[in-house]
Amino acid sequence: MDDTARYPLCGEDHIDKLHEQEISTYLPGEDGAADAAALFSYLSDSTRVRLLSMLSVSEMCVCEMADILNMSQPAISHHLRVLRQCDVVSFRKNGQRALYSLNNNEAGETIRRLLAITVGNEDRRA
Amino acid sequence: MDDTARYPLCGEDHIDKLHEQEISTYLPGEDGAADAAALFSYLSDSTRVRLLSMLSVSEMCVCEMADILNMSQPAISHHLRVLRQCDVVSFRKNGQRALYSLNNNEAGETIRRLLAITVGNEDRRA
DNA sequence: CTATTATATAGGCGAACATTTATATAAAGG
DNA sequence: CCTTTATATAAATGTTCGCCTATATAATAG
Repeated sequence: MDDTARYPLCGEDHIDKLHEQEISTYLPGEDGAADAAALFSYLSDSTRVRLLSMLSVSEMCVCEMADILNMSQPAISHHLRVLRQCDVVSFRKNGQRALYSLNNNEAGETIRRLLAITVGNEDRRA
Repeated sequence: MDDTARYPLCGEDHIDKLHEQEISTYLPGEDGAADAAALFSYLSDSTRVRLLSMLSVSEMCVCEMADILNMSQPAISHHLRVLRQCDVVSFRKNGQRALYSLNNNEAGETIRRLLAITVGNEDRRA
């Protein structure tokens, strides 16, 4: 009848409320967790891991990335557009080419550090 | 007629082959990239970021996590099952409770480091 | 101009995913 | 036993996602 408590009320008097409070202190808020999750989602696909690893070394054009990864050009462009919209990568035009690079903003720097931890990509910027 | 080259052959003679070769040296292989992407995917959801942040501080039972995050118990159990199957978390039974904790294996340690970088979770293990 | 090359975008398809509702197991208490 | 509580699992749903094919834009060359 009372639908305010559809699920176990384990917290009511079973759980150490002090413990819960202490945990909550270190618990990231919804916004912080969402920001972090977004950052991780950029790297949650193996193609993007490889793309961003390459872009952390030097700027590259779309066709070269497609060539190296042996993937279709639209597939690469699709990933790059998403990463562009999230302000993770940028590009400059050089003739017909679009030269992409990993941004030097906070997102880009964090991604460099995350890659260094996982795929062991040291910072190799020229 | 020749379908071996459906996409631009930019790499054929336009691109600096030496550059491409140098990049390839630092490019993570498909397996390494997939492993890294899998790790990032564990953290690509804000609920899991919060769950794993809590579990990096101390072990907790399911109902307490559901209570703190204000989410349904099945939703929490679902995430924990996935993380369990990937060998990221484990649990021990204590009465009716299931006390989960972040594993001390390589995946768990890497996740601690990734969380430290993004949500600023220092290592607070007792 | 026309042709070619590099890139971007649109639409669609199939797979993966996060959550919910409902049900099942399991432990404890009365 | 029977009830309650803690947790797990299953089925269903709506959404997101990665890639494809096809087409559009843009730049260069001839």
